[in-house]
Amino acid sequence: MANESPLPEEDLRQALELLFFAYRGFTGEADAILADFGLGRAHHRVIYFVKRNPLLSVNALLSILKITKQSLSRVLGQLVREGFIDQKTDKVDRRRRTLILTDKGDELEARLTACQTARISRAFEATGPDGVEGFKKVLIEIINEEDRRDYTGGAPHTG
Amino acid sequence: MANESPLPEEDLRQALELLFFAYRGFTGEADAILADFGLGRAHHRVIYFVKRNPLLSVNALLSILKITKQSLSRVLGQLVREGFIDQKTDKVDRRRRTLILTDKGDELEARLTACQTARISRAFEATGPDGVEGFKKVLIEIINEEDRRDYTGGAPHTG
DNA sequence: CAATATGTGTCAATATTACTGACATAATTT
DNA sequence: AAATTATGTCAGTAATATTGACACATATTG
Repeated sequence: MANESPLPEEDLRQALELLFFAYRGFTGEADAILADFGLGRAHHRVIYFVKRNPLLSVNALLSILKITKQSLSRVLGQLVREGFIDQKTDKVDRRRRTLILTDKGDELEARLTACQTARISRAFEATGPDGVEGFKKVLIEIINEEDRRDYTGGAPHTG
Repeated sequence: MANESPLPEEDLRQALELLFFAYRGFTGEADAILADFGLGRAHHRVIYFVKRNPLLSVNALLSILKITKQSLSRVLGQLVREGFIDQKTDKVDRRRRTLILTDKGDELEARLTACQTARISRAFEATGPDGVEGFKKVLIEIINEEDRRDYTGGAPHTG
């Protein structure tokens, strides 16, 4: 009767904690940069997904972020006013506003992403390719099915 | 000159997105349960770490959560008033209040953790033990050094 | 013992991110 | 023409967090 060590529940609890601390850690540095611009994490998410999905519509962005349009409005409005994002009327459907980063927005995005990917990169190097595969596989399984489409695992959004 | 595929940056961006969607997914279900009790994610964090570190002091909890004591006060106060957490004066240092879950608190914690660990457990099973090792290793590397002490990777807090 | 430091709690004011509900406008589709 | 879609905006509210100030009890140090 060999006792499993550690117990499954202990293992799973450790995984919960890993996610909590890792998420907090990897958002912290970017938050500090954003604060210098008077922006918060919500702005980062918008900038990030607009970078990833150029010419994204407002609705498509809402469906990725899963927030209300009133919440997005404040954040997106500020980013447009302050010149991080350009909003243009879509050519084929003139109700739509397509979103794209300005040069200024692109620069900020690059800086924010650089600091986060540096952290991930160090972790990947310390772990090795097999571990990285496991990391990705587990996270993909954790993600809600509906969200897997939004995860840009190879295929960017079409609009 | 074989081209790496996918490019490192693309790989790293995918990892950022995985963390974002996974974190959002795995907090969502617990948030829904908490809402039934008029509680939020902040209450969950307190309940969770008190469960993990029985007889934790308020200061120790603050240093794990890295929030201000004014923020904790509202959350912890509510949990004590509503009977989820017991606060007792420490025997050796009577300035300290030690925190411990009541039966009611323990029951809620079990329910919240069960729904989160179920998700993780499914992901672990779908991935297999080697992948799980990689998952853990990468996350540990992502975590700030200061936070690694708070991650209960085997050793619970002592006070 | 007196002074200082520590642990906790609380008051007040503010910020960020989010929510619901209601309504307006423009453009597209039926 | 009517209905639907995409977007925007106004008003009110909530949860989570912040900073700063202060009070009090207890412990430690000189």
